[in-house]
Amino acid sequence: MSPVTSELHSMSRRQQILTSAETVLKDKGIEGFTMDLVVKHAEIAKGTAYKYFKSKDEILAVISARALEMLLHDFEKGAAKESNYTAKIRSICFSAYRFYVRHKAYWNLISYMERPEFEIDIKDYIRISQELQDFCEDIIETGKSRGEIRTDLPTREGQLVLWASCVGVVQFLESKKRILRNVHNISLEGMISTYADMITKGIS
Amino acid sequence: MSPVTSELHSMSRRQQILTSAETVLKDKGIEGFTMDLVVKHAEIAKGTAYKYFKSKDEILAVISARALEMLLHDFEKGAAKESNYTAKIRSICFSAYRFYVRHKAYWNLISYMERPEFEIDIKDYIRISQELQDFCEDIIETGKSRGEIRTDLPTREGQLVLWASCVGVVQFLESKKRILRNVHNISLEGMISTYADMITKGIS
Amino acid sequence: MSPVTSELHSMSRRQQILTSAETVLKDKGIEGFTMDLVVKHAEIAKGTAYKYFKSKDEILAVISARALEMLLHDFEKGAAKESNYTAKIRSICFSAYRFYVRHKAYWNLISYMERPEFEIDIKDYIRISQELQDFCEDIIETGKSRGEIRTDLPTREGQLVLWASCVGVVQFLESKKRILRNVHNISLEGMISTYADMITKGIS
Amino acid sequence: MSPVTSELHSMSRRQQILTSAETVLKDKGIEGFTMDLVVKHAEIAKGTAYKYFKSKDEILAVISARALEMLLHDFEKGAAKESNYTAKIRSICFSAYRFYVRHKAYWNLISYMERPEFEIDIKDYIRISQELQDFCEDIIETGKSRGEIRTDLPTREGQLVLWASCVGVVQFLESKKRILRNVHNISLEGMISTYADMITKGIS
DNA sequence: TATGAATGAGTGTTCATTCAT
DNA sequence: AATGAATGAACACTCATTCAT
Repeated sequence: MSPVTSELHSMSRRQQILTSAETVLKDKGIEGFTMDLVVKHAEIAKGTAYKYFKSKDEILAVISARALEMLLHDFEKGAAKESNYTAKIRSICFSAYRFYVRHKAYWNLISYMERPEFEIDIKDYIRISQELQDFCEDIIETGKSRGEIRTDLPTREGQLVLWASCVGVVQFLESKKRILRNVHNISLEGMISTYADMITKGIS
Repeated sequence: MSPVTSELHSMSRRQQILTSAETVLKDKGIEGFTMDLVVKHAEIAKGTAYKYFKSKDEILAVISARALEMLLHDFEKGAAKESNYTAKIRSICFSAYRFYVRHKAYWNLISYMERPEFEIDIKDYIRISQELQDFCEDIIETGKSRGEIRTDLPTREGQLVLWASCVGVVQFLESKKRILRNVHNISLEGMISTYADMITKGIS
Repeated sequence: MSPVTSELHSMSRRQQILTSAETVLKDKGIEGFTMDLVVKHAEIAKGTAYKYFKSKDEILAVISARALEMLLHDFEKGAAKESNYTAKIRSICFSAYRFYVRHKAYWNLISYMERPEFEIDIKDYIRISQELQDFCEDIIETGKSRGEIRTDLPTREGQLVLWASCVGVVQFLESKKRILRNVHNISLEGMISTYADMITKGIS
Repeated sequence: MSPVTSELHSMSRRQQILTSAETVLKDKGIEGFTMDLVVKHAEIAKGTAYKYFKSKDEILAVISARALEMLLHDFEKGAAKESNYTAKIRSICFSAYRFYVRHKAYWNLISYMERPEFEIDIKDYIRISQELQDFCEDIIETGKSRGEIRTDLPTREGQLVLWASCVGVVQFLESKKRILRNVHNISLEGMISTYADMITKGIS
């Protein structure tokens, strides 16, 4: 086998394991995420998984970085469609909502990674997190300079609040979905829309 | 022993177990919450705990309802201090923040309850959740009638967004604390303040 | 069940586990000593063993202290039979030999416990070890005062060398038994006798 | 490739593996000795190692024979420096001590080989062990004929006791190091000196 | 009603060995 | 001859739950 083929195989094994891991994470949540389930789903031996990842936590760290990358990509794609800067921010709220409805499990993954015992290098995660923040900061700054966003909003804090509230609200709504349905016929989409209005009005 | 006395005993046993469970949850977090620790703290036998609660998860479900009750109480106390309605809402944001900083374990409790395997009926939780919503709805409605809150804000959705974003933002900030510290010297209090400004401006 | 009965039961469970552990240690050696084998031999569940001992290492620590206690007992019994002090020392050499022929596995147990990772409190072990040394020191001191042992022998070092060489020689012989048999018809008893002669002549 | 060349290659591959194995053993100890580390250090594939040695245990058996060879070499070099025969024996005691202080991993190797499951033929080990014994026997015999060693000492047993006690005492002292330090300020060098005195006086 | 000893399926992780290429 | 990806049985340890007393 040539080195190239071998590397390809190696990459596809990693992919295969990651894909299985993501499936398990989605199906069982972070609490139910076990290596046993991952290797069972990937139809490989336990040892094989540990050849490609040195621990369960490493797998989760990789997944979380990938998740953040996908989120950033969604933000960019959504914002690019709008020319108006408050509309861009509104679009970010919706992107966050849609992303996390599709990938709920990533939330708890983040809390899991925040445990003090979590030892894995999360450099990638931090880097992408930074890119995400830069992206939002940029929108706010430009929005301010164009007079679309009020200038007394501190850019950095505003950007973080934007980001935090987007994903925070979504997470909370997701986790309350069951209750919301029992209480009233609340549409999550409608709620996000109200939320986006409040935020955009709050910064205009 | 009369049925009444017996029922009283029964209730106090339940209380005793719940109090111990809350202590354990606060001390050890959701990860370290075990029935062994609960019965050890309550100074009762393992079997006794299972006479009053059919599973560990039932105990946690009850605790989560009690947590919500405490949160509502904090909301009420904080809002009562303000006469202005947007100020009341601002106060709710801060109450949520302070509550969850003091009782972090409840956050993870919520994620824990979100596991797909979690089977327990959470009727109490739903009921108190409803009270909380009524409380917020009331503030918005009255705020609107007094002209302090813009009338095109849909009450129900607005109220839920308020609630969701308060706790959602806090949770998100909490889970990002490490990264925030690495990136900039961001004070969580300052962020909550910016957030409260955005929300109150967004609804005025 | 009365507390007394319960405590008796509790003790016998501990005993049962320790007895099984000693059997496994003798059969499989320290390298092959696993909790799986212990509980299988004791015909109990894994969790039961961990109710009585907090770790595998704790079991081994207890066993090693018991072993040392038995050794001291053998030393005392053997030495008591002799009135002459060099004969007492000769008897110690033989006691050590016989003890370790019967309980080979304890040797490696000691090395195992000496690993830097070994975290269990070995207070009992150290205490009995001290008693053993006091016992030997006493014999040498009295032997010196009676003119049976040469006075230029430093008591403390002499005592330790005596102890160390007794058990050390036996351990080495044991581990070389296979080779010794293949090379010549060497009787281990004869070797110990020669050894005891050398030691007693060396200190007289 | 001629069979001779091939055999040479074969030999050097074996050597290469053994050298790597010895390095790993010294660096990581018997507990950390893994085939993964050996082949990584040797920069060969896993399968290759298994072409030249049928198991990990075979490698360790060969290493133990080589260790014995080094020990014999040390004995010879040390004894050659002395003309007096009791001094030669004293020198052997010290050589043994120094060897095992420098190469502690070999001790545990010996216990490892003593596991009941250890199945490998140790012919080489036995052969070198024999050479070592012949060397010591020779010293005692010549010492006796020169009147430096008492003639009632049985040569073969005496020689084995000498050898066994040297390494046995060292091993015992090593394993008790921690306790010795806790009890008194005992220097290992001082103890070996006392021991050597006892032995040489015991045979003179 | 209360007990608490016992259970055993499950956790993440390791590593000697194999075998198709 | 040489490779190295894959294996899977072990390992120490946990903890929610049960049930005979």
